[in-house]
Amino acid sequence: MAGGVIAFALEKGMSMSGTQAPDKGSPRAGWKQDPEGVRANILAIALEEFSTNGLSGARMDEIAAKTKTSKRMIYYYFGDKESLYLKALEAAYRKVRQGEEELALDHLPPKDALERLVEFTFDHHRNNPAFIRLVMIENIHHGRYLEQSDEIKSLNRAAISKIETLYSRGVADGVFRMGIEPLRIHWLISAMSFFNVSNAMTFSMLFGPELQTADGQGALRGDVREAVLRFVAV
Amino acid sequence: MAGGVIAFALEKGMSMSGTQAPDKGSPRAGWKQDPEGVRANILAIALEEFSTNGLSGARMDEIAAKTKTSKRMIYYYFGDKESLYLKALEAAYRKVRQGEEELALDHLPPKDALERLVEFTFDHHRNNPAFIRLVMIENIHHGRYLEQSDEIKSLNRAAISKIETLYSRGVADGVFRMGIEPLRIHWLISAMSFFNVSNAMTFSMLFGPELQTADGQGALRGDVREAVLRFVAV
Amino acid sequence: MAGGVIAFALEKGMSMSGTQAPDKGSPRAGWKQDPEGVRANILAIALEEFSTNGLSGARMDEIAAKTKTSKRMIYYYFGDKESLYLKALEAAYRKVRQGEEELALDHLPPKDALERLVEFTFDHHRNNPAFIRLVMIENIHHGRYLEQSDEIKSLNRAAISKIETLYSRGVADGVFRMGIEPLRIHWLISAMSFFNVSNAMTFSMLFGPELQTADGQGALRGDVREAVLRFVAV
Amino acid sequence: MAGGVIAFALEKGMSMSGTQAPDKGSPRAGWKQDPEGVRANILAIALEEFSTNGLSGARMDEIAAKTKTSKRMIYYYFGDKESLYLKALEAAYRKVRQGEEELALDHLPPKDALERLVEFTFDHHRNNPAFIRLVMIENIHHGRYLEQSDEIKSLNRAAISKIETLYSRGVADGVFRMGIEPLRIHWLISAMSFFNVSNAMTFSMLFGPELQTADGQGALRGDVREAVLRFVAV
DNA sequence: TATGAATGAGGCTTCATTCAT
DNA sequence: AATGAATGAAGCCTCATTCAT
Repeated sequence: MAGGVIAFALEKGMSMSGTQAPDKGSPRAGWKQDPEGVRANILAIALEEFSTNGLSGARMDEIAAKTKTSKRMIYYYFGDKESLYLKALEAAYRKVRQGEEELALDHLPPKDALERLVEFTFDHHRNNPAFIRLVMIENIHHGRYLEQSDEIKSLNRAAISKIETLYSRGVADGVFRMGIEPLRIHWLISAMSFFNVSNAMTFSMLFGPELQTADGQGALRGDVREAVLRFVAV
Repeated sequence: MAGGVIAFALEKGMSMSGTQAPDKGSPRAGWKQDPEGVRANILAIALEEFSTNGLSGARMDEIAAKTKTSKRMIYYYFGDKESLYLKALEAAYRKVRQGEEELALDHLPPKDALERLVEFTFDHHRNNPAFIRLVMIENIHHGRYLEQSDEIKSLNRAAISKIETLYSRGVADGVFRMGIEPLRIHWLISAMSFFNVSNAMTFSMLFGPELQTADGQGALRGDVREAVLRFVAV
Repeated sequence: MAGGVIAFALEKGMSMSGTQAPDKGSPRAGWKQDPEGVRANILAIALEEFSTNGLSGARMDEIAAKTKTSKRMIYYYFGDKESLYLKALEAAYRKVRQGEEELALDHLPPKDALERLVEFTFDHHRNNPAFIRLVMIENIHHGRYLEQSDEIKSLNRAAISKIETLYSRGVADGVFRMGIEPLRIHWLISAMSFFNVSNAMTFSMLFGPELQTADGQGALRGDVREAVLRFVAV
Repeated sequence: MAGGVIAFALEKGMSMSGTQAPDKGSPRAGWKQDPEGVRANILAIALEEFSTNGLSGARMDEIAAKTKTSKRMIYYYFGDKESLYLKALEAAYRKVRQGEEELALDHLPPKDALERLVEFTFDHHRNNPAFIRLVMIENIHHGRYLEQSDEIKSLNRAAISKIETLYSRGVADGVFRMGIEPLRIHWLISAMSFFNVSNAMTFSMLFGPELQTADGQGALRGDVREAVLRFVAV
């Protein structure tokens, strides 16, 4: 699925309007369209719309209107609304996990590595609010669509092994206490990093916007790091 | 249908404040109308439906059908779908905060009190998934409805002062380190307790259901307590 | 129907909130309410609402809300919406014709009398836009309700005789040409005086607001007088 | 259903400008879809219904039923009831003004030209009662919709210049007195021609049907001509 | 591969009116 | 004479989806 990358390049509004006539030398010379590009464009818009409005809140008309193509094409490529949503969900996970893969921790001492992981996760969630929102939406729907995607499931199991390695090293070094399941460490980091984005609106409204300022976020980031490090400390 | 109010109140856990058992001896005995009961019934059903399906996902017809009254009466009492949602949201907050008020911490030593607060919050969230879901839904809607409710806002600001007192006592006693804003302690407890419920479905699907078992929840509950206590420790 | 006068006194917002306890000496002592006053109040509000919004555009709820009494009472007194509309229409005609009766022309020379009649009609229509609007509305409804009111019909036939007398005197004096039916003179005066009010909005929008200014109205008033006088001149 | 456009256009007097008879020889021969025809058909029916029942009185279901298409298509083409009403209003004005354009006056002597204009206007209004009714309805609505239509506004400003020219010629020839604004002449002619149609029902009911007979209308037509000519005479 | 037109089903809301006390 | 609660019918509009070319 080499097209996926292209899709996400498009996601943030990178226009393809500058793309010129297709490669005449290709076997498909003469075709004016670009199926993969159209798919990617639809997916990017759909992700944005579903993320903003939820599954039932999103409108096929609206998605189509923001697309470079027509409503009919969406059905042609994706079948129906729910399938489109599922594809958007998968795309979102794929993109996020892809970012995570870039994080190299093995060369760092365990505490530093954990620190780095926490901060990375915190920042990564913060920088991917659309993804966070889709996960919330998916939870609202009881994970019904995630359930159908084997692809996503396999993507995530890998995330745990990174912590597993890191934690083992820390225990071996005597800097981490024993007896904590790596999954629970992942849970802890995720909980705080996720909540920070998912509940930003209601939390701000109830308790003031101070934690959403640059300073506030800096403090929370430090808190999360501190909480996790203290949690695993001997 | 005398006693309808009570029935609904108990059935759905609605508060009975302000509603009295009908006086059988009064001249109004035998009344068929029961506005408060109808209102409460509608609200309870609406809360359930919005929580399950979201704002756009919920159906007025469905809500009406599950009600003891008609669709028309919902509009009579609540005006429109969004207002009903807002009232359901308010009811949910009211109910939850009301539960929190019952928690007395002042007679306990600071560490014990914090421990108790964490465990209570964890359990309380766990026991009120409908509320958690409504808050998620509200975040999906960018807090647009919460924003309109001064009632909810005032309810919550009070929640902070409880932590404020507790934390001050701990600092005075020398068992808590200085320099942490009480709001951030609240944030920490909330983040984990909320995430535990809100993301249960997706987390289970991605990493297995073990953390949702009784044992898993016990472990997480302990982790959250541990994380918070270590976080504030000197 | 002595109450009619009271009704119109109320029409322009004269509150009755100052009315104190009913006359204890009357045969109805002990009654708290004032049926005639309530009727009059309802009618005045209804007239305003129907005039502003039309028959189908007016809302019983709105009328009731602006009333000093409840919706139920409107039905109690007037039966249904259409009957209320009819009564409002009758009240409007009654009031307007009543104003016209005050105009005394017999002591003036024919030309002066006609001049006076024209100016009076022009001003009278201008000062009773609610009535004009009700007549428009009634025409939209093909006069279906007017048709049912014998009262109104009898009120109006009288209006013609005034012109008849005036015109005869003018012809006898040799200042008016012969052969014009008085009804057509009435028609002429009515047409311009009515249109001036009825079509004020659309005319202003299409051709500018200048004819609705004080100066513009002064000019039109002069034009109408001029047109009518020239029309009957020998 | 080829030819549908023509059918509707003739059936309801809609203009055919811009719609072409389908080319039977073209590759698209045999098409089942005819957007312009559907639009025109809806508009013609809507005009009729709004004119008969008013904006709030008209029923979308009723309009749809009388249409060759479905209720859904009305929303597809016009968005909502108010927009449909606005388009119907615009169509009515367009049609009427179009008729007026056919009137050539420049080759006639001023008095003859004015006579002709008056009679034409009188007849034209008489022959377009649906238009008159829509204007009445629009006035009931305080011109709220007319206000939104720049198209209508521009259509009408042109109507004045015709009188301007005519009046100037008459003044130059010494047959019309000086100092009358053309707009006020237009007002005078409009007032009587409009009232004749708009208030026909109530006037007949109050003062008898004689002015609505052929003879009565002939007399009124003469009166209006006479009134206008005398009004501008030196 | 692509598209504008079309649609049935169902959504939310409002209306004038009546009921029970 | 008076009232708040209740209601069936009908109103306007939107949705995801498919048709015909």
